[in-house]
Amino acid sequence: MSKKRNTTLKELSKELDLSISTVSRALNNHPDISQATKEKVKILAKQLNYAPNLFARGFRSRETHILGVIVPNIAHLFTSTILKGIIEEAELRGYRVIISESNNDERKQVDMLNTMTQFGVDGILMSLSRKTKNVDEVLKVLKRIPIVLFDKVSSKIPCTQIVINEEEAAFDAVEHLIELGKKRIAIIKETENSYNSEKRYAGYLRALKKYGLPVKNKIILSTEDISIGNGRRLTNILLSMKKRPDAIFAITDNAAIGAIKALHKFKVKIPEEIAVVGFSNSVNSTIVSPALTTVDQPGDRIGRTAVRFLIEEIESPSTDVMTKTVEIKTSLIVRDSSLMV
Amino acid sequence: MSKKRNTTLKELSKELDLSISTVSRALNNHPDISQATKEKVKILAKQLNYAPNLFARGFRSRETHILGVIVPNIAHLFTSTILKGIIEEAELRGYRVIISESNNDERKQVDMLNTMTQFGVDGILMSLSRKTKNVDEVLKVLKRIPIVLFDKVSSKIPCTQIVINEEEAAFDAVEHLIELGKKRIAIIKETENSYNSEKRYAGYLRALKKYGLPVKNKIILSTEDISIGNGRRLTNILLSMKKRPDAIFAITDNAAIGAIKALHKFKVKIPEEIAVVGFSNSVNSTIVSPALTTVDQPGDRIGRTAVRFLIEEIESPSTDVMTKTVEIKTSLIVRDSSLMV
DNA sequence: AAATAAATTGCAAACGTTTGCGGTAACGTT
DNA sequence: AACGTTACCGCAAACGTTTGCAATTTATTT
Repeated sequence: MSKKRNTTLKELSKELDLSISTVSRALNNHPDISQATKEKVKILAKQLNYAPNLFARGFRSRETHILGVIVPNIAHLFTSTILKGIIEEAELRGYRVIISESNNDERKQVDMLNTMTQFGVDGILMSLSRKTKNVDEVLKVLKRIPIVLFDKVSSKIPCTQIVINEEEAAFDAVEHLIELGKKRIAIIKETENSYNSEKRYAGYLRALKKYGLPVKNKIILSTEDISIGNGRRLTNILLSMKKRPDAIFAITDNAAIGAIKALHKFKVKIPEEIAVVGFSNSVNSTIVSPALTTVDQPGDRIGRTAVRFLIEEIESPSTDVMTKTVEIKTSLIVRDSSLMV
Repeated sequence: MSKKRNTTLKELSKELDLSISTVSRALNNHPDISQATKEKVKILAKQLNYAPNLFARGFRSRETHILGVIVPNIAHLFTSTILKGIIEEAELRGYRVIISESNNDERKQVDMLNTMTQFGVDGILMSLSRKTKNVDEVLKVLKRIPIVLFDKVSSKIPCTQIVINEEEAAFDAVEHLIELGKKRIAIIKETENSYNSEKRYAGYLRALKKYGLPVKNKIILSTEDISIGNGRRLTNILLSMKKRPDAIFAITDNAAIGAIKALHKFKVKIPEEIAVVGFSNSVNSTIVSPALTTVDQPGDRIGRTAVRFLIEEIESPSTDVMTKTVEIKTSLIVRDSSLMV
């Protein structure tokens, strides 16, 4: 499987009786080179199937045109949708992408960060692993190359951050329930103060406040791991109360689906007795019955804008690092779980 | 954002008053170097945070330790699970991974193939885009660097191919239905003769044959695009027949879910009147009700073995290229959609 | 025609690493 | 004392590209 060598500038130059530098400049459209030679060179290059050795180039120019991406877990539809956006946008702009996982392990996260810089990536796109406590290492890397955070971000890291308008989206979702006539709206959120959970909770509170509804701590439930099972479990608790809520806002589709399963089991009518709204617009939200009202997060848009900002920072001589938050608009998708006729 | 330079061999050598080559050899544990100097060098290297410039190294040695991966669509849970396996196994073995999408576009596929080789990847992992007609370009690349195919493969390309035991899995699924007492088993498959569809169909036929059941062409349905919608549509056709089937084997979870939705609408009892079995064990299969019996495909195992075989080919001087098919075992997961008590 | 300016092109260094080969010093052997 | 061995180390070339600067040719001006 001997790797055959590619055509090089030297070979082209020998063939054309030109210097290597002239050939190089001709291919790069340097103004110093006459139109005639440019043509000649390009034609032969095409004939011989010339392709620049990217390693030699990256080696010399100290630019690799590679972006590093670190996510907690790639095997997650929302994540892979973001990655799709990242890959497509990067390729569009002549960059390639190296992807790595942190598995929600903070140590692994800084490991990856370091190997990536060692590798010479031009910049890094990262979604923080859950419970990232110590950002010192990240800051150290940030001093050397640009980083853009997305989805799971942290205000402790001064760089541009791409998120969805969590707060507003949650507000919209709850407002939608209120407009339906619901007055006792429960929320299922995360115990851990993750950025996302906090913001969504804030949106929930703001909606209640705007419409003058009381905040009942009893129906504000939290769980460590926001899964289908726990959604189910917490909903059972809600159902056991003497005064049941008339709607559930789950911070996650999975939790919402768990809620629906629980309601189903106890033959509670959805949405008449209790309406349900989720967050994510995962595939499952259309599979479950009744179909789930949820917030659509445009994953590929997130990925694309993250790439745009990163490349911007890479290519422009660059201003100082500073926190800049970019919000991607979401939209509420109303389905049967909150559709009153 | 000026990229600060890393420490180089030269700097180490100057500091230690040794030659660059000695330092290099010391770090690489060359036998020519005394234990004492090795120690000295390594200590200073650690102190100064030395990390070899991978581009310079790759440039010189013509080995990049990068694997290229091409898949039709990353935003697909099964695919991203495979990728997870690929990334993890590759990192374990000191390789990095560049991922790219073909979007089921044959032209894009060869484009990616070419940029990847130009980029200098050591090998390529690929899942073929649907309807790959012309494999000439792939063969051309195969002459230069090793390729390993997975999931969507083709016998026209002489290389190692990692697949699941499609035929056997399908056989097991249908056998399971037969053991349930079902005698008139419909199948929903793809029109296009994809490798996967063909094999699963073959398994279906073999099971019928083994148990002496007749093959009824009427209840062998095909569709171009095997989606939820089409699963629904074809099931409607099955329901309109004077002699309905008593089970449906859908080649895909999505099609099976469509089938369940259709059956639900017409109040057909699952599995008593008609049982349903899918293929993939997607998340949805547990969300839909009744929960779907399906074939579990261990995505990360596929990814991991693909990487193992590829690296094997890269690092061993290599024998000739030839077709070698490796089958990963699946297992049938029985759920309510085929659970008769 | 000479001098100057403009348009092209070539030279050579540099990027950081690996490696074949030659060199030195110390040691053991006759 | 002369030689051969061994252990350790340095020189320098090479990988393919880009680029500042010098060199050459051509065109323009006086």
